[in-house]
Amino acid sequence: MNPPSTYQRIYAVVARIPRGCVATYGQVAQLAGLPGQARLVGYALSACGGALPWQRVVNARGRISPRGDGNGEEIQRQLLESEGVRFDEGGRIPLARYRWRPNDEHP
DNA sequence: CGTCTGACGATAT
DNA sequence: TATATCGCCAGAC
Repeated sequence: MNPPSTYQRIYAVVARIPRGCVATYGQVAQLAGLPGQARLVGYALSACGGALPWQRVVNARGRISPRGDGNGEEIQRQLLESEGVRFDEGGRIPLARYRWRPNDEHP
């Protein structure tokens, strides 16, 4: 097998974020084995084409990153709310509560 | 092959 | 809390 590309590792991690949870760019990067490369996660998602739950990835402040797309922020927020993720008055997600915990599976 | 751009994060001031 | 700076990779031209 070819060595997985950087982007493919990112996609693999994003794909396993469970519904109703969110992860930060830095967190995804770390889980993908790319610590410190939070930017690549954003770049990768911009190129993912939409075959992934990209809406579950937000920045370290629990805020949706503005992008050149225009209303992408609004779309992402609605997708998350429809999954049960609530935003506070500042339009931020309480990461302490919704942050994805990969090892938190309940056996 | 050089240059520019693009969904971030941490640190310093 | 806000602003500025650096580092990182891939794709388009």
